Amino acid sequence: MTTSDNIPRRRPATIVDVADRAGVAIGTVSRYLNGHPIRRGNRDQIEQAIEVLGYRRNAVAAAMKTDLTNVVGFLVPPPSEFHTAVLDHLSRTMRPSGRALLTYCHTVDDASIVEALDFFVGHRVDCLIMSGEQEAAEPIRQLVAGGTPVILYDNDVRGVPVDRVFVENRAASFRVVSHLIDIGHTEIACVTGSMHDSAGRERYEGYAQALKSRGFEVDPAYVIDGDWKETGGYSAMLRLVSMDKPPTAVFSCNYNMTVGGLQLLKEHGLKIPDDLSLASFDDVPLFSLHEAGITAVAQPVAKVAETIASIIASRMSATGAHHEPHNIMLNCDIILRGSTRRRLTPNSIGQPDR
Amino acid sequence: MTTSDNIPRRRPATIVDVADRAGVAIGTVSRYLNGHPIRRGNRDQIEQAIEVLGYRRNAVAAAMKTDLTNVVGFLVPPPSEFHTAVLDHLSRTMRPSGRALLTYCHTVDDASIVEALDFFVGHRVDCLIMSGEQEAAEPIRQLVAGGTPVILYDNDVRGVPVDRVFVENRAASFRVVSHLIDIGHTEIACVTGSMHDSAGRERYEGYAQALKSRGFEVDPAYVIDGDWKETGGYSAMLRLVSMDKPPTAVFSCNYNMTVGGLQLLKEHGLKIPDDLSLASFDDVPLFSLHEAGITAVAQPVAKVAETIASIIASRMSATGAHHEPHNIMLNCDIILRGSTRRRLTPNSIGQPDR
DNA sequence: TTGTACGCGTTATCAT
DNA sequence: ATGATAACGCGTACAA
Repeated sequence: MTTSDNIPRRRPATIVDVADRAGVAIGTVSRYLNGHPIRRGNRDQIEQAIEVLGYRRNAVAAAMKTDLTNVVGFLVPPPSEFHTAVLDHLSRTMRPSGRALLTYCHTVDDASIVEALDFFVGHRVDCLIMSGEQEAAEPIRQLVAGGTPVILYDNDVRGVPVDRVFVENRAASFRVVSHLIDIGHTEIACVTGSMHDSAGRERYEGYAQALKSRGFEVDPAYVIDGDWKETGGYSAMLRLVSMDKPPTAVFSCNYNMTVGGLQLLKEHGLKIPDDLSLASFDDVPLFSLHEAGITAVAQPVAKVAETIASIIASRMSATGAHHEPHNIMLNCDIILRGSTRRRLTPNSIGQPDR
Repeated sequence: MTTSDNIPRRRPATIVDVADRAGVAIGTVSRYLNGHPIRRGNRDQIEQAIEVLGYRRNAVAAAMKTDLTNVVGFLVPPPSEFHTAVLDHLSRTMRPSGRALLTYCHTVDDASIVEALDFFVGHRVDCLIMSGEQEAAEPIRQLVAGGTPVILYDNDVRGVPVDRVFVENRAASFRVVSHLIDIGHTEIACVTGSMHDSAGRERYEGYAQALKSRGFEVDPAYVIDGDWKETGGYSAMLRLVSMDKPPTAVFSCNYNMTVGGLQLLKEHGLKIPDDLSLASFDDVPLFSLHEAGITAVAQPVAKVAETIASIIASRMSATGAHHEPHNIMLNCDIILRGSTRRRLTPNSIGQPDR
């Protein structure tokens, strides 16, 4: 029975081993590792020792001293095209900075969010990126008070002193619904996200404002909550097409609900844009390949990620740490495709288009 | 100038603070935190102290003692539907275990992979999940030798003693191409992923075997490397439709390339399945909503994630640590949709379908 | 059951 | 520029 018995991982070389082998003090090695000037001869010895020993700096131990982990927390809500895309861009964008994302998924319940926040606090992440949830306001406040910068994107939380990176939900929705009006639609429905979320409210408000600004009323029957989900979009669309007077156009407030809506339309043999015009928040490559092409609001995902990354860089620097909160609003593109078409005159419905 | 001047983060309460306030020794608090039996009165004191002080166990310091970070490394290749989906499922699946994913993105060059591996070693991840790259064989070997379990998915690396979770690339490709043959196609092209990757080779081999098993030769002109990328799929499809004798069916080896191919077909006004049958590796919701529906091989993403998670759980347990490598191969579903249709007889090409 | 004291690997503060 | 040494917060033998 040797000494290495049931030692799960071979003990990696430490800075002490390197110092011993190089014949210098550990302080010297530490300084070398952190880029301080080192006498030529010592430097060579150290580099050689590191090479031979296969030494790698222990980031955990370093973090304990410096209170810097180089780990950024990323709290992910239930799956969605947008959040996944942001995660993807973020981890790429942050790579050069030597930081990485610690990804944690929460479910909808707020107990799960508190648990996630505790996890991040415990792991001493340098800062935290999350899509807001109003219920999390108090835990977030505590996090910030404890010195952890928080960056909110996608969805806002009122009354917390944090950085914010959002897109112009209201204005973009206004523009795309205005487009529907421009091409003759007046019976325009809205499949909304949760009104509980700022993004859900704002996209609805853009829709409502577009109608009102053109002198139309919002018909409550045309506003259906799809709860951001594919199933919600599906049943919302079912209700819409089953109405005595179905809308001639639909604005769907996110990708998932649009997919659900398209699903129902397909099952019912309804054609876009012949039977219905459709516009969606969120754009994906396949929307351009859809038979007609789906008109969509493209969120600037890459720009969101870059902005977040640069805020992090700023907060991690000595000068930017106490800067007042950033409050950034990014523009969206409206991509017009074939799914939105000039409304047929009422008495031409059901007849060929030309 | 107060003492709190330029102290970036308020010092969080430590186990010592808790012990002091509760009037017990730190050992007692530590034992309480780790679920050992504690005398009733002390327990109450401790819980109260924790509550008042807002104490959170410092996972960094704990990791230093236990050599357990509860952080799992996840090395992500350039963007792809599949990898993103795995990441998504993984982080969800792992949540109950109290572990989270540290996500790091590499670019294609292998220097970037070494750098990533160093990063994970430095951060002392409990284990590492990655899609293999043959170039990374030696660094991976060192990682494993150092005691860090590695789990490969999607793409294999020969000659490394690690756990493997793959899908039946060859068999699934064989089945879907056999389907194309069954419905009368003989001029079947393959837009392949990189032959440098095991997944790329295996999918191609499934294609080739299907042809051979039915007595057909593989026509090299019909095999085009799309390098996994959308642009690759686009130009591959361009070459195919430009041929004197274009194929009547195409098997596209991943999602990105299928999107590129569809893009080109749309631009050229070519219709599926009238002008071409198409089958794709990787399935996404929108494939079912495509005009015709895209026949696809659905990888069991959730199953992959669950399997990986359970292997991790096993490796982290005392008994499973020295278990011999897992080698798991998961089944795919072939989803038949409208994009694959019985081949028209040669002399009916270009004429109306009925 | 509880208290004490040491060590994990690194950085930072001293002198030198 | 370098060497010695004290922390950082926690877990855990060991003694009580």
